[in-house]
Amino acid sequence: MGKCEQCIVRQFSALKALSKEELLRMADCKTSYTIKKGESIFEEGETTNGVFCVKDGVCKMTKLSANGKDQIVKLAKSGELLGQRSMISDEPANLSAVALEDMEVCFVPKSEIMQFFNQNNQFSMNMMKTICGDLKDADDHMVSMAQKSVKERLAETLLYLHDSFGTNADGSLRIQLSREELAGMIGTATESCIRLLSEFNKNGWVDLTGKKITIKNKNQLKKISE
Amino acid sequence: MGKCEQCIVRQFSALKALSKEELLRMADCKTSYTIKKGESIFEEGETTNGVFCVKDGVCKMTKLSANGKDQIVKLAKSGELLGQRSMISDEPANLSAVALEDMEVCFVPKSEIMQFFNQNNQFSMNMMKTICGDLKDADDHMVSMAQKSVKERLAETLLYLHDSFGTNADGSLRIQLSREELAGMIGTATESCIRLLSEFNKNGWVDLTGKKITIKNKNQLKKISE
DNA sequence: TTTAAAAAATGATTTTTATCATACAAATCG
DNA sequence: CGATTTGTATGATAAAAATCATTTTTTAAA
Repeated sequence: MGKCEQCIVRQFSALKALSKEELLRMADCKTSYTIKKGESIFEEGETTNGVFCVKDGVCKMTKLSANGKDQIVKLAKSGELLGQRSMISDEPANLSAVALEDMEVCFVPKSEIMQFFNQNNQFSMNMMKTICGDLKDADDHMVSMAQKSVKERLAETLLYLHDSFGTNADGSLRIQLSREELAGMIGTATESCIRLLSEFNKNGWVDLTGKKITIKNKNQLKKISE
Repeated sequence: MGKCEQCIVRQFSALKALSKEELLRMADCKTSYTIKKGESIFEEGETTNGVFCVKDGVCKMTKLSANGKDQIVKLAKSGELLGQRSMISDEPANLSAVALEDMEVCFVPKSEIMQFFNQNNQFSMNMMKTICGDLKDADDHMVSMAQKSVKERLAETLLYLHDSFGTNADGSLRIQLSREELAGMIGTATESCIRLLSEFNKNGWVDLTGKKITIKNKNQLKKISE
């Protein structure tokens, strides 16, 4: 069983404030899971009673809208914690977490986290800052949805995927999303997403090879996204 | 100078966890302001270095989008705290706060709030819960923007205004927003907003008398908003 | 009170986006 | 391996929404 001490999640999340003893205690009560691509870590409406540490892999956080489409609210990668919000609010999960690639996650029960809260001020502060960051992102994202065109949002999203998740050796976006998922991030119909990708391709701004998307003209995409 | 102890903000915000002594200390270092309708409490990009307690009145929290339109991200009413997020993140304000009616607000400096954080665990927890609530609202709002039509969003927004801010004696919505502001909440062009309001009016779902909007058929609006 | 300015309303038109239909490609399965 | 399913692509069309123009109403100011 891992010791948490060297875990990537410790370096990038609120957990960095934990002491050695606290880490050992956490290592003791955590549960490790392997999640296969396409499987869910938790579903909207579920009571999780703890947080999940993403050790490896990327997942989408989605919400089912009234019209039956899955909106991707955010992507979470290794180093992040999932389910903090609902744990703190004492509510069922507002979003589902579904693996976009094979993942390694650990579950830490709420009781444990709550102890850290009470003992370790820096830990609380760190978690608060993370959630505040999420709130800012959500507000900004909301304004994009409300004010930008689908084309602008596609350009913006491609740049985000590039900058946040990087590229493969051949320069293509590392994160592999289906067209439907990409449309779900942008908030549009799958066909519209495909059509605009084709247009970007024809303009030479991106290259489409199979499922792979390669950004060819970052500046142009920046200009488009405003 | 007010004592904070009886203040409405204390009943509805994280401040309810403060002890008598803490409240006295806060009363001592706070500054009270009267804000006229249309004036701003703070602007996007400004460093506020504290939080504002809304004693009376309602304000809009807006973000200027790239196309020059003000998107209203949320409305804040008496009892709420403003500027918590940027204070905790140690960042400039992400949103502007502009009074929709005459307001009474108090400013409490960051140093004071931070002391409460370190001393009073319940206070931290309360504030965290508030921010978590905001995050959930923002995520839900984002999904609405991405997946719902303008008509659905208008119906939803009218119901929200009704349920959250109530009505005047004559049944009209208490909150007075210009058509431009309403459009800014929904995320649409002012003309589209006006056109749909007219349509709702013709259908008998709302009544328009001057600036006043009265909801006539709540169920129908609920059905429209899905 | 009259006038000027701002806000609201409506029409005409264009642009954007969704939807439906179908074709094609690629992955999956027996 | 071929057959079937799933994902991607594209065309045609309809619906939704933005934009521009103009009129009417309301508000504020002189």
